[in-house]
Amino acid sequence: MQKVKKYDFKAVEKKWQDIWDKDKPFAAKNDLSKPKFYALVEFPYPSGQGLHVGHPRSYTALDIVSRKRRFQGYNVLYPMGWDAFGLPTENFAIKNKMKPSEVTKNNIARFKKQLKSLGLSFDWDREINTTDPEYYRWTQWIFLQLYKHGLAYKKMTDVNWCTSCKCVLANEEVVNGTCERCSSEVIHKKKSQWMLKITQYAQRLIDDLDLVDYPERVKAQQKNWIGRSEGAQIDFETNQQDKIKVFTTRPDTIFGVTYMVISPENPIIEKWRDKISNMEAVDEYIKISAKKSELERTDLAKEKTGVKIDGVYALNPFTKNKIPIFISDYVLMSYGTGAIMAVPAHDQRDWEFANKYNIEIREVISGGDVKKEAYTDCTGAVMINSEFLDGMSVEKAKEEVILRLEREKIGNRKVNYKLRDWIFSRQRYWGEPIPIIHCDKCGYVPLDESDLPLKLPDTDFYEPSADGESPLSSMDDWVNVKCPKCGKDAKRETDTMPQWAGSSWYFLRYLDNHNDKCLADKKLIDYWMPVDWYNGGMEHTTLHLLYSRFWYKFLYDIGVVPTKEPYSKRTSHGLILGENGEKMSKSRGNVVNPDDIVNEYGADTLRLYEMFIGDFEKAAPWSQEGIKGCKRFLERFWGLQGILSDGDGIRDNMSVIINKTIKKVSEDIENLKFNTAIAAMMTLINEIYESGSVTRRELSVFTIILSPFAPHIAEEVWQSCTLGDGTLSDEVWPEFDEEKCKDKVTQIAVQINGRIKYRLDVESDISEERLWEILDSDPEFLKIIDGKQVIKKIYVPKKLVNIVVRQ
RNA sequence: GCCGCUGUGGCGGAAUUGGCAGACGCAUACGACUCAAAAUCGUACGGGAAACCAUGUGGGUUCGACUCCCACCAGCGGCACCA
Repeated sequence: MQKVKKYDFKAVEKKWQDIWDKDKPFAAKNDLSKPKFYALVEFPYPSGQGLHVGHPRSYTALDIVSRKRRFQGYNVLYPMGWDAFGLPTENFAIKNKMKPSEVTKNNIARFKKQLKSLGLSFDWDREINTTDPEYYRWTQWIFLQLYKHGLAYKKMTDVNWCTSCKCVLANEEVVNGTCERCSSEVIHKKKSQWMLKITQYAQRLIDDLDLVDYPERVKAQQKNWIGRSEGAQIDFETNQQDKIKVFTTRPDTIFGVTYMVISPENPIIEKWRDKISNMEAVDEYIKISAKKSELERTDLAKEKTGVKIDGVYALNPFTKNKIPIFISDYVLMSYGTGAIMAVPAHDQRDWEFANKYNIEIREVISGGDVKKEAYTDCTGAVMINSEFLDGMSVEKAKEEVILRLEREKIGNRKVNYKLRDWIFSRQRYWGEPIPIIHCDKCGYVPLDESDLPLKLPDTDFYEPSADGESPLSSMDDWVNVKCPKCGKDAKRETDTMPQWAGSSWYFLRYLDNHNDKCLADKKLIDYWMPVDWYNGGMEHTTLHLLYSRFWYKFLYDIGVVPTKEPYSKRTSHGLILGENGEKMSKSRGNVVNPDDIVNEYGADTLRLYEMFIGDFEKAAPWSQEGIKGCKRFLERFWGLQGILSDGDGIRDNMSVIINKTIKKVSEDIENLKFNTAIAAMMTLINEIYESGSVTRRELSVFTIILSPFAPHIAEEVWQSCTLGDGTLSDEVWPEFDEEKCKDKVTQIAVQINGRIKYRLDVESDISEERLWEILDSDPEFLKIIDGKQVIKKIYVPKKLVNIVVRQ
């Protein structure tokens, strides 16, 4: 037994972090002949709070995968950077009277120091920063390409306006009628905004989910958000010699239409102004709904309101019956056509509205009781009161109506999506300037690509203005320019891009982060893309993940990238909660600072604990006690140096457990089951101590498979015991032998009618015949079945026997 | 309302294809070491004296169900007047 010096984790971790900094063993090589592996984690927003214990859960997981891949001979790219534009930094800067650029610089320095203290194997030479002009030059370049391809356009539109941030929000940023960032009230405002046509990619964003390996819940959530529905668009003529277009998923119910509803924002009302005899009441209603907040308008519990429009009516396209028209805010201008055909007999909302306003309820599908409630679930039911549809099933009737509509040119088959175009401008300072010039004569003129980057002007006055204009608009020197086309006086666009712009393509810049000719060299893109494994949070499913898939598809269409999808595999980590099981937050006072843990227990213990804490994909509460178990395990691993024997090779009695552990750890890492991989290594160490010693070869295998989880201690043990000829990173991942994973003796459970009576040790490779022979001469077995009639005998190899008896 | 997920000891969590429920760790108790404590090591640890009972509840399929089916209950996440 040798005496072992104390495990001084601080010295060990400092030593190896310095070596890694100097020698850069984790640098990805642009050697295109080697098999590549691109591991990606969502780059952090460098906030003022510093790193959260949630960050290392994701980073450590892919660090483990990356380190394992390097042992397996892959050229691994595992990069890190900063998603640094955005409101929190700007707000912090305002509060503390600093410049956002300064705040960003400080925060990045702090984050970087914290990340380095965790021993993550990032290739720091490829670090990127979305606020660096050399980076956002290419964000602007992509915007210009979108503009040139008609996918970026400016439009007067109804926008979500955060009253506190004094800024426009995308639909994705509005949560329950409030601002995702600050939870303040969101109101509607008409504003001219830059928009990106993500809707043009709606179908491809759904279809191509088939090409990628994402968790089902992520795919489902994206599909849900895009919200595809199939139906028909139908024209209803009015007595004003015009038409109301409606979208419906139930064209089969067209004979049941007894009224129509148009949204208060629908511009057709203006056209009818002179013909509407109760225009005052209508105007009043429009005024009231415009004042309502998003929250009030979408409150499902409230009773539906509306006003009948007198003097204008529509005609059923088939029966030519007159149909009254209402205006009501339960119809949204932003979905479909802003008008609906109402079928109270077969739609619950219409049913409620019809009852309130005494409108006829005409049943066209038999099977329900439309006096009591709307009959909506009509699968297989039969049409009635519907002329040429009578007697058909609902499914058949849908098809038939669409064919008829198309033949008579009064409608057509139509697919609608809930997804809206992406509102892309923000009235704030700390973002990428939009590289467009407004010229009275030439309209919107894009900046020449050679003039990029369009730098964000340095200023001390960047607070949002009360009138809702971007702070940039007051900077005359910057705003006033000559039109690149005609040379006359013109103005720059003063809105900036949203926080999500820089992150929509960042994974491409890592491939070639200093390139000043293009966003990245084509050869490198072709080699490294797609990302092999991308881990991130569920909260980005309908934001960053969707946006970046959209941009990437566009870049595919213009020949910049070689594949349809950016990420071949996506996984999602669960949140780390506070000790009380609630989400960690300052206000709840349950925040754990990773620095404190690194200080008290070391980075290796923190890494190990974060991986051991529970199912990687599920939320797990932090436990200050639980972390001790991981520390103890590492201490025991360190202690193995004290029982290192002179023998070499793997001892016979250790062969099975070692092969099993290699297998378990290898497979579990691939399946995100880090917790059970660690449990297997704990079992191994228990068995080693039980055996009294460890051989050099056994320790070297153990050290290699532990090293992705706890790299510092592994390097140190490797070096101080000289476990191999070279350094740990020269080693290859150990193979396991499937044959050697099998125990020589197996315990067979003996069951009677499915209940265990006793257990029997036999050789693992025993034949079924031999087993029954043993049992038939086993007094214990005979005693149990004595006097009972054996009906059936079941044998499950290496597991159990079950005897079915009648009493 | 729609979509997705979860429910196992005091706690975090294990359990290949339907085949020995509770691996591994934490906490706890007792013991060893120590003048003592901490650390460390050892033993026990779902309930029950036992037969047995136990994986949210109630049914079902099966020789056998944490696992499959049906109906509930509870909780979490997303969407939501989407026509």
